[in-house]
Amino acid sequence: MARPTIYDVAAAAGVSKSLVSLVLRGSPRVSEESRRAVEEAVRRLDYRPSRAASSLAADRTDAVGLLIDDYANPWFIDLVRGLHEVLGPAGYRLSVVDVATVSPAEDPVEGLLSSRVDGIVVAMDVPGALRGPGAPPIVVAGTRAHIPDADSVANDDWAGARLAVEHLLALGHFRIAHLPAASGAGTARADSAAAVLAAAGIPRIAVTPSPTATEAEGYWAALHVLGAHPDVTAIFASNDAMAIGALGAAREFGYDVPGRLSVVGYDNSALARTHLVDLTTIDDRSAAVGRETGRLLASRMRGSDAAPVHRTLEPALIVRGTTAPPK
Amino acid sequence: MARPTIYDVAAAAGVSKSLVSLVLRGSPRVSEESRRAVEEAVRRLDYRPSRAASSLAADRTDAVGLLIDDYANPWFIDLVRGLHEVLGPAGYRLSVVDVATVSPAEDPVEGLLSSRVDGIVVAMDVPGALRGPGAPPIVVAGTRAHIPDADSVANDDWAGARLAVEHLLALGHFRIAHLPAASGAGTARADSAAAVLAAAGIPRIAVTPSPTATEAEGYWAALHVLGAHPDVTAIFASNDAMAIGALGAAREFGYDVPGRLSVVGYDNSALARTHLVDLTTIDDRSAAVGRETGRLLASRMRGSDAAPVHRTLEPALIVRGTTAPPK
DNA sequence: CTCACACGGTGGAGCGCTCCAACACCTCCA
DNA sequence: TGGAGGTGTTGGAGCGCTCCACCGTGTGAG
Repeated sequence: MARPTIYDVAAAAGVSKSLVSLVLRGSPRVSEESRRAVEEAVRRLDYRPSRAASSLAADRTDAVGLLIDDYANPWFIDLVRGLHEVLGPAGYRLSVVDVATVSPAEDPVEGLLSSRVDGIVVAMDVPGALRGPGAPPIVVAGTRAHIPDADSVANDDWAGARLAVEHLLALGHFRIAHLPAASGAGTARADSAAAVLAAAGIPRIAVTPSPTATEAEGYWAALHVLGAHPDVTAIFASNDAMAIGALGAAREFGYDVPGRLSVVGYDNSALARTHLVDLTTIDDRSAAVGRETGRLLASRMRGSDAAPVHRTLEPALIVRGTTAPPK
Repeated sequence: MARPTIYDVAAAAGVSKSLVSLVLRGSPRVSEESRRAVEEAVRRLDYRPSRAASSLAADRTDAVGLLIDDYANPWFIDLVRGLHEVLGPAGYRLSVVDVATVSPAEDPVEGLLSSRVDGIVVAMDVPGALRGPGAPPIVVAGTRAHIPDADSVANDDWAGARLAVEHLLALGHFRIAHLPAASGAGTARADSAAAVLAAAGIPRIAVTPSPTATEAEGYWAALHVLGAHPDVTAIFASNDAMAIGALGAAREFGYDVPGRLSVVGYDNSALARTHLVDLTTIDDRSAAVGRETGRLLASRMRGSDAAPVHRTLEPALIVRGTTAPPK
């Protein structure tokens, strides 16, 4: 049997297709009787409205696209939760696009634009131009992927890195290495860490920024640092994944953590929270960033054309088991 | 300026809208000259075809929906890669739906059906009925769901659990506990482990199955087991997350791993592969499951109506640093 | 008693595409 | 020299909805 349309439902309920449409969209100006008849028909026919038809007709998709770089990078999970918390009740669906999972030929941004989402959240260094006629409002979440005229919400990486380094300094460390990442956020964290270290009169240890900021890269970077600088007693990694790599390297060296080596991460990811890892880290407020991003985007989608807003949330130090005073 | 339509492109290129459509869909029966003119106009106008309009007209979305339970559960990542590897070149987009991120009121399955995806991959315990007129072909990936008449692809959990337990037995362990999970796959693994243990004449240690199979639950279960049975020398956890919880518990007890306690996981997740965790585990062939699922689904979408296929892939033991002979 | 106005409901136009039948035009061979 | 067949292109119908203008009642005020 063919898939039922709104006309089939109308016929089955003995009303017009327009009335069915009103019921489906929850209009208040429908009699209780008609509503029941339509709902009953919908159920009986197993009818599901066609999203394509409705968004074509309404010129609206009720969907928000979220652009992330890789599902494997779990920092986006709390972001998603925060976004959903705000956007869900506002009537929007969330459509996550993982750039790593899009055909390399196909531009992910192009895809979002083609699907006519009502708004876009960018949570990565964006490649193509998000411009063009009829492009929806955009809010940048997290990294400083700078899009002209777009709102942005992020934790203050500069302050976060300062918290991390000051924690280490307060514990009494004076040989401290930073494991930098080559992203926008990574650069801010590295610059801030360098500034705080320099202000404390602590000699700089140069480490090549890791392009992908993964566990493997953190491992190699830490191996290198620990090999070249046996006097290092503390490492501040650009994110939790790299910190876990550093923990692996410490293990390789037979270094006790936190006895011989202290390690601080950044993100307060689910991994950092496990009993095994129990990582001292900086909470980048992902969920709060998501909520604020959702609020800003919702207001833009409602038509606000105020000047671009750039909001910054205060990160927090989370002390766990990987930091202690040096011997 | 208004968003350009196919008519604007046609006018700008001096051809008909039909020709533009042919060019957009890469038809071979278009002259080089026309193609160039259309592509030039597309570029100049910054035109992007409307997905809604095209799928409405074509009665086809070129999209496949993937239903997972939670982004935070990273076992699906390799699955996605495998699926994408096969489905991408076949011309399908992948649309991941995380049930945890859908408004509780809204049925995620309903959403997929409304969006008229051409195929569905189910990688979770499915709630609603995926039936109804015009429902697309469905393939179940993993052992979590059983949908009548749907194809399925999964690793052989029974064989995998056997591999894990036999590895422990071969090392000489005879006090072995299993940390079960309450999912479909979890039950299979638990039953198999119990059977192998029983055949080896090893007394059973009863542990309550964990409902969500997370790190936290693995931690608590292991804490309980280790407390109640001080003679246990090996733990086989239902998945890597729980194994990492168990590792955390071992640390709490001051047990050296693998000296005092051996731990085996299941999934060979990215976490297990880190230098810090370095977990002995069972590779559940997620990427291969994804590829095979993609192949089956593609053939169904091409119209195959052969009898339901149930494919099983052989898991593999990956020995790393968390297992050793008992003292 | 009449008029205005809610209230609940309706048909038609149109959203931006795809697909199909049809159509010029050209080439080639009988 | 005429028709068959191929190549490139075209307009029209229609996909399943939403939105808008409009319409018929019933009700209360003047």
